[in-house]
Amino acid sequence: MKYKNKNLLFIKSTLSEHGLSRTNFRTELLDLFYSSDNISLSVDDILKHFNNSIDKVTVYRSLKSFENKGLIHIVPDANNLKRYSLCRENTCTTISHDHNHGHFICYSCNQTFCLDEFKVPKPEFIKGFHIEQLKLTAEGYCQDCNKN
Amino acid sequence: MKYKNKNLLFIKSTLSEHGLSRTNFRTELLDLFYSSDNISLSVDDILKHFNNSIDKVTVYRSLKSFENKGLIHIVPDANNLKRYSLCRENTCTTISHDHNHGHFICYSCNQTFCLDEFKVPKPEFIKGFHIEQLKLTAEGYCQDCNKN
DNA sequence: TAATAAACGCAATTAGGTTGCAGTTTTTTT
DNA sequence: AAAAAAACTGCAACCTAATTGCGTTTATTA
Repeated sequence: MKYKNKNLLFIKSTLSEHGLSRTNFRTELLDLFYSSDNISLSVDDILKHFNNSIDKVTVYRSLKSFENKGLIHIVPDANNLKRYSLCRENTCTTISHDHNHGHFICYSCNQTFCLDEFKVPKPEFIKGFHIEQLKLTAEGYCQDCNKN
Repeated sequence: MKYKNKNLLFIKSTLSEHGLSRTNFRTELLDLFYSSDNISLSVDDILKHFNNSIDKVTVYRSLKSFENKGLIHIVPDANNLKRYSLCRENTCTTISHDHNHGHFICYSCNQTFCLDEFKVPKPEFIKGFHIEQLKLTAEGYCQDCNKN
């Protein structure tokens, strides 16, 4: 996973703007999200990145806070487990994460990518079902894993 | 959950055709799937239907076998938990369950429904990702839960 | 119907995730 | 800048979904 430090002042003010405390861990965690090339992270990825120096409960709670404040959103992996991805569009708010863009899951590396440009118009109703949200998940092999 | 017995001879020969033993439980389980009005079932639903007279391990293993043999497929619920749905199309085989039709998940009752008629053309590639399967999940309120 | 294979049930275990609570750090108030 | 309030952290314990091992039972095959 590519990782390069971002401007920490920007990270810290982003935390404040979203009503989150600027603790060491949360600063580094948000930095990790901003620096991970639009790639999603699992709790396990995060624990490993911090060499298990941080408690998993703290990770879970931080992710929940980030999500509540509209900083990140959940994306599923191929086994329906949770991964977390930075909200880059203006569609994510404190109230809802409306991602009618698609996500791509790689069968091989199990990484999830956002497909911002792949959208499907959301119908209001299908067969009597009132549709609030439409999720699109494509599965296959990513560029890197394709070359084997 | 609506349930009405199907022709048990049909059920039993379906089991045999798919290389599965015609045990009492598996016969009744497959019957339940065929008789449940195209609605998905959770392990819990199944255990309750059998009044907990059957071991959950047996349920899990039966579902895994049914899935491997192309009889049922997994559909996610709103909490990313697994539900199981009968394969009605000819797209499900031992090798793959190609469901490019959508699924609908009700926020209220958490039931999952197949939306056979709602399909999106699957592109071969998006942004360098080789797409093998496209999954569509719509979320909202079903007919029954809408009336409240 | 004997031999083989598939399925079953129980107990124990794994994995992802959550809760409660005491202690620490950050932010706000004065 | 000190005190008070709020937010965050870490540990232990817990919960639920799901899996594994293994001995026994049931079904299929020869």
